[in-house]
Formats: sequence, C-alpha cells, structure tokens
Amino acid sequence: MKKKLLVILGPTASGKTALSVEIASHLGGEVISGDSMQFYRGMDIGTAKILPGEKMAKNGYCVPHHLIDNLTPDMTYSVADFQRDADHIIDEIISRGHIPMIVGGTGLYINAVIDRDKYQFLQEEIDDAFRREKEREAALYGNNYVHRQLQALNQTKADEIHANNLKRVIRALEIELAKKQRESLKKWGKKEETSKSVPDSAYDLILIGLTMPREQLYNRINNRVDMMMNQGLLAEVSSLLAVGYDKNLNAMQGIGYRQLVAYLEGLVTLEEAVSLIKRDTRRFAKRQMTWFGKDDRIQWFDISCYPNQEALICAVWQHIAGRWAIAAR
RNA sequence: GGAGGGAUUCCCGAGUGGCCAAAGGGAGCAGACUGUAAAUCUGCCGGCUCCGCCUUCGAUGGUUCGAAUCCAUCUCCCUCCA
Repeated sequence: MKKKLLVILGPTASGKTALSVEIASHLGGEVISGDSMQFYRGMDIGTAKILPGEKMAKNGYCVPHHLIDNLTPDMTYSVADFQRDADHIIDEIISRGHIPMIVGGTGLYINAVIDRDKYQFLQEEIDDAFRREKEREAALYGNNYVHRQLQALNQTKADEIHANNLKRVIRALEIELAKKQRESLKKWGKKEETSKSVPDSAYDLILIGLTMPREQLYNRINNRVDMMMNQGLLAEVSSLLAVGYDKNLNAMQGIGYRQLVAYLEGLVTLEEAVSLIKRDTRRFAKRQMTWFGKDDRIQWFDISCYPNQEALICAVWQHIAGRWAIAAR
C-alpha cells in the first residue's frame, strides 16, 4: 500500500498555514514545512512562520511541525538536504500512525520529495572552490566563456540553460564533470560509488493548491507586508545583523530581509524598502504560480469562491476524505 | 490681470521637422527551473488580417513632400509679477 502524503501548496500569502492546521486536525496529520526560508531560526516575522499558538486547531489538536527552525541563518541547506530530511520525517510520521503533510510554497523542494525518482541528486559534495573559480572566469571573460565549457561537455544541456544564468551553468558543469570522473573510475576498474538506493517514492498523493484572483492575492501580499512591519520586521532584521549574521548569507537574501538590510545600510529609504518588499513578494508569488501551474495533479481551491474560512476548510476536507475514503477524527 | 514654464504611450521621463510606435527607467504580463530556489535567469510590453498596415505624443486648425517636434487658437497645470 502506498504511503499517504498530503501536500498543501500555493503562492505566498494564500492562506496555507491556517488551512493546514485545521486539515491536520481532522486528519491526524503532522506538517513538514515546504518552505525554504522557514528553516531558519530567528527569522519569524519575515517568513510568516507559524506561531506556537497557531499550531492549535479549533478542536484542541496541536499540530506537530517539522523542518521549521531546524537551522541557524548561517547554515547552508539545499534541495538535496531537504529531500533527505523530509523523507526521513515522513517515515517517522507514518510510523507514529499519523499522516504526513507538506505545506509550503517552494516548488522545487516539494517536487523533490513527491517526485523522488525525477529528482535524484549526485552524491558528490559541492566544491565551493570550483564555483568560485567559474564565477571568476565569468567575471573576467564573460558568461559565454563558461557557457561554452558546458557546450563542449553537453550540448543539449547547454542549449537548455541561458548563458546568463551563471548559477545554473556552473551547476550543470559540476554535474557533467562528476559524470565524466565517474566514467573514468569505471575504466580503471574501480567500483563505482553505490548510489543511494532510491526508496519507493510513489506516494498516495493529494495535492491541494490554494489560489485566488491575482488582484486579491496582491492586496493580501501588500497588507501582509505592512503587518510584518508593524510586528517588528525591522527589529528582527537588525537583531540578526547584530548577532553577527552576514548580509550575504543565503538566509539574509530572503524577501523582507535583504531590502531592510539595504535600508539599514542607508541605500534606500524605509518607504522604498517596504515597497520593494511588496513588489518582490508579488513577483515571487507569480513565479510560484508559474511553477505550480504546470502540475495538473493539483486540485485547486480558489478561496474567493468561499464565503468564509470554514467553508473552504469544509470543501478541502471533503475532497480529501473522498479521495482517501476516510472520516474526520 | 501680466510674464514665463509645461502637457509624450499604465507611471516617471527623453525626444525639438524625416532614421519615432517614439530612448531610458519603473510597474505589469508571460515563461524557464534537477544541490544557494523568498534564489537565478529569459522573453513581451499601442493595435492588427504582423516582413505590412492602422491609431497614438492635451484639443482643434494650419505650414510642409513629411510634424511628437514649426505656427495659431483653445483647455488644464506650475512658477513669478501684480
């Protein structure tokens, strides 16, 4: 029997968190955050992280949450890490007799888990020096210089990646080089690294997508940013800086963080920073929709079609209960 | 009342007789995505029956082979003098 896995996704500010808690309480679910910024401790306001009090559903069930606050902002993390961690946690949740739920908006991360076989990552460690070197070459001789190196190794791959997308070009190069090395190892009769056995990832999946008219989403985003500012986002950012976290850290590149760092550095006014946060969040939401839009397994719920939150929850729950033929706890 | 300055495509803003559907920026739209993904990158951005045509540069009329660019009048806005 396939493992049940519920995914609640959608663009930022679409109401995933609130919905997930109630659904989890009906389901006996545990939530794994599928959000690449909520891993970081100390980054609560800007990532709209769920508050401890919000984990409690109306019926008193307190929903366990995973992969939230599991990292400090100076730690690096990647899809591959997420895939591995989420896999383990899913099994643990199931062993507890609960149902795992991934709730979030980071499409790549979610897909890496639910489409495990499509997203198999290399074993090789990331070689930072190699990346540095390629970046230097690009700066010196232009992006095309590096892109040509990829063309030489894999024309097809090179055609798929625009030369200006340096990050991607470099990563593709890493992959090609790693493959090549592996082949030569084979040639020398050495045993090839045993690739991690791929567990059966064919879940009994339900994908719930939250959506709404663009204009409404944008209004929610704008309002939420104002709310974050009122809740003290600026103080959150400056305290991260005060603790010593570098502004170039990945975590500090998150929306809401990098713009306020720019303000604190005197590069923009507060007002400008806030409207940049709004704009960037809007653009981010658009990218999320583009990503999710390709997946026709997603059952979409347009929240503007429901008179209130209860009606939405009811509709979503009915869909889940119908698909899995289960009753609410 | 008098003297200047200005009105440009969604916004800001270049353009002062043809090379202008009109620089540049912003906003917006669309898309890509296999180890930084809240990141990174790409394309579109007046309309169409789209290698050409049509409608745009406050309004109307004029000069000219030809105007967003010159002239006249009008409308609105800004500054200054009364």
